[in-house]
Amino acid sequence: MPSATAATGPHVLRQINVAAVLTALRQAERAVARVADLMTTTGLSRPAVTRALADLRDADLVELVADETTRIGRPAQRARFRAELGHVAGVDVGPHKILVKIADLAGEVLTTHRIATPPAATGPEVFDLVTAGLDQAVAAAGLTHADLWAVCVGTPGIVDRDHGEVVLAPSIPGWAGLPVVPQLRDQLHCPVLIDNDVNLAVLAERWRGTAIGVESLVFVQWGERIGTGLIIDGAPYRGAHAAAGELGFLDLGLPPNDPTGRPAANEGTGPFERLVGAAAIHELAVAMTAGGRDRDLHAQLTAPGERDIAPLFAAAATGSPVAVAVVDRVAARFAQGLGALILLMDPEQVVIGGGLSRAGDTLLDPVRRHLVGRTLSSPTEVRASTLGEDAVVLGAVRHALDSTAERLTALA
Amino acid sequence: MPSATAATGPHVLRQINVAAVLTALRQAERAVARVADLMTTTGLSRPAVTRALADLRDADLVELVADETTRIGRPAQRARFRAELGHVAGVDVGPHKILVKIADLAGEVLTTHRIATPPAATGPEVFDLVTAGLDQAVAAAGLTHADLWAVCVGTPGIVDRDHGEVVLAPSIPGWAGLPVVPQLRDQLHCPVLIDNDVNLAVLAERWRGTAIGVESLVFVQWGERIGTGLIIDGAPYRGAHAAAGELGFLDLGLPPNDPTGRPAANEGTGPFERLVGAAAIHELAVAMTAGGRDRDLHAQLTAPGERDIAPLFAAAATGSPVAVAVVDRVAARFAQGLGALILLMDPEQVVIGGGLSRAGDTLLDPVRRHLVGRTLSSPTEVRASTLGEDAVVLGAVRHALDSTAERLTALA
DNA sequence: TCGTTTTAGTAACGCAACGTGCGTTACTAT
DNA sequence: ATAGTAACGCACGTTGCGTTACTAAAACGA
Repeated sequence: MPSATAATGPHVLRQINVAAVLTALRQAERAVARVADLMTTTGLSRPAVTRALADLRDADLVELVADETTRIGRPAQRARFRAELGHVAGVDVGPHKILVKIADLAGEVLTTHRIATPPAATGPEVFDLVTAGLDQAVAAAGLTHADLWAVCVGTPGIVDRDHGEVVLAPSIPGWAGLPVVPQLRDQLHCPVLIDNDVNLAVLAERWRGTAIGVESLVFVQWGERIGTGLIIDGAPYRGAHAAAGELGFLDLGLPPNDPTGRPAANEGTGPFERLVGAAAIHELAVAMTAGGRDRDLHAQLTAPGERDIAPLFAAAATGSPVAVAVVDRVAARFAQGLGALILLMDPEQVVIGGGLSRAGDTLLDPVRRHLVGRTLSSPTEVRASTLGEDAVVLGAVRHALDSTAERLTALA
Repeated sequence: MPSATAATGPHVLRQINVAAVLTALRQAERAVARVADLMTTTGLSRPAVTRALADLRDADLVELVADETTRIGRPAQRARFRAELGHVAGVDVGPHKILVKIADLAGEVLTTHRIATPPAATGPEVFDLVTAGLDQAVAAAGLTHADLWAVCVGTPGIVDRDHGEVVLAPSIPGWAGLPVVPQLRDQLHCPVLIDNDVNLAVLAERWRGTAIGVESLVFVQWGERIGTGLIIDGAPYRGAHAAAGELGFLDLGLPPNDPTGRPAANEGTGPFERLVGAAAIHELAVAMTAGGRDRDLHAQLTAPGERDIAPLFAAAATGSPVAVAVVDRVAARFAQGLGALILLMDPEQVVIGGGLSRAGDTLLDPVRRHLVGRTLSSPTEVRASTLGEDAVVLGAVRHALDSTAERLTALA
């Protein structure tokens, strides 16, 4: 096998230039461009661009459309990338829901399908819901399985991307060890990818979120669990053992500030999650509002069957002193962990996602304040995710799209 | 400017293939290869390889040597990369010494020059020592300034690589703000690079140290100061603000376990350095050996003018209970910070350098023990650096070599 | 000593892809 | 109707690759 890649003939030039023209075309406005535009963006001559476009047209990747813009001179033919030639699916398998999105090769989302997972659904049941969701989403888009070029599944837990299954998934019983990728591949007959949900969410934030084009980025999922996805120098980084960014397991050696000797919420949680996860925040809020210090909020937080902490942030937003104090303590704890992450990674930007990000600046402003002095250089920007629950499934779509690049160049 | 890189003519093929042949030749054993060898490694035909070699010979990058291996058939001519065509210099500007190494384009070190920095030398004086060291090293190699293709300077502190100067260097007074790169470039008339010392050391460990070829790597400099250099997916990562891996400033929120309310040793040190830096270890050892618990060691540590902690590890190696206890507490503290780094970065391997690495397994075995349970997956390998004080200067050589790649391809 | 074998180098040919230059086409404006 | 403009497309020359055929140089064996 050649160690240094060499060009073994003029056909290599064609490959390079066809790929260059296709890339330029896909990056153009609405994936439509005139020959003259492609000449300038690629630096190629007119015959070269025309030849490349002819190849792409033969492969059905490109079609010619008339130019409507009435200007002077002979109207230009415009080449359009046929994004409808193939489609990809992104799937977010969460503990409570399954989200499926179908997009074309331009990344345009055609359909979205949402399935609420029944409580205590087992792994095989979840898998059946995934396939059902895919079927319905594909059908709703007017497509068949054969139109899918790639599918990417995002799931919590630790993922074995080589074997295509989940190694550890505490939040979905029986999901770990299921051969998700092989089974899906057999059903769909297309490449199937699997990745950790947070690793995909960070891709989405860089693609269509609040960190577009950022070169080094940290996405922190802040909810019951705490995890992070990393993008370093433009590429996702998962670590040597697919365990990079496990902020939830950071042990700051902090004394548990609340008096109740709280047991580990459930198996497999880490120290930092037990300190500032949603459950810990709820407990802290209940404890700090007890004794009549804030009867209203205490009542809301301890209502039967109620574990939601939204009332806490609502109260803090209106200035309730106790709620503000709770939020401030939560922010201080969180900033200690996030500060360590920023100190070691030095990202260009941090995006906070997950349930806690709904609190917005009510929570993030104190976090930013407590970060001051913890990071070395100029303050790193901390933003709330704007993608909401779509982050993971959009990242899955993006990852699936990326995987189709080689199939595209192979066609032409 | 072209957004997608295209091939604008057959000459691009030549460029590709000349570069491929040169790369294959440089990667070959002793940078010597027969045409047949290059054919197999590049996948090119014999005439193509011959043409590429002719170009390289015209550019004086390659010469032909006779084949000594007596085998049947017509003896092959062998192409040899003329590593002596150019040279690079690496410089390590430390607080106590300046190291200069001159190497040829194959990375073979020709000369090494060492200058002890006078105590309290100012920035300009240090700069003069650097130029003097470069002059002498170049002369000792039988070269002139014109033979230098690139120079890389490694220095502690935070480095502004764009402006080519040090922003913050607490250990060398007056060194920060000096226009090191512009001045050196004017004197030497060649590209001059500057980088943080630890960022360079990690390059050396991957090149000629104990982590050859490792794709994701953390190098921890453990001495008076504590800093890290990161390699992620094969490329050095410095962070968005050139502040990645600042482990020394990690604040674990640990209570200062020693009774003495120790003041900050000097300006600009971080919490973790104040906890397990060499000075902190010395103080801890003095405190824990006091009160007659280990008179011999206490006397060695408190000898007039003595701040060295080597006796501590010597005593621990021979099994002195108090010394072992001190080392164990140091290791526990250090493992907490290193564990955080491993948890967040998930590197393939960790290399410990700096003065403390001289303690070897006496210190690292306890560190490994205390790391168990702090990292999520299988235990990450922790090794002591084998490069000693050469790590930074070797990394500077490697970085300078890397920067010559484009000049090489431009020549051919 | 000389032919045979084996491997290396080189020249000639055909093919493919590039850029350049120029004629052609199609539409607008006067 | 005619001039002007902008895009299209073909012919040409150049370059570089692979293939093929031939020559050159050394070791081995008769």
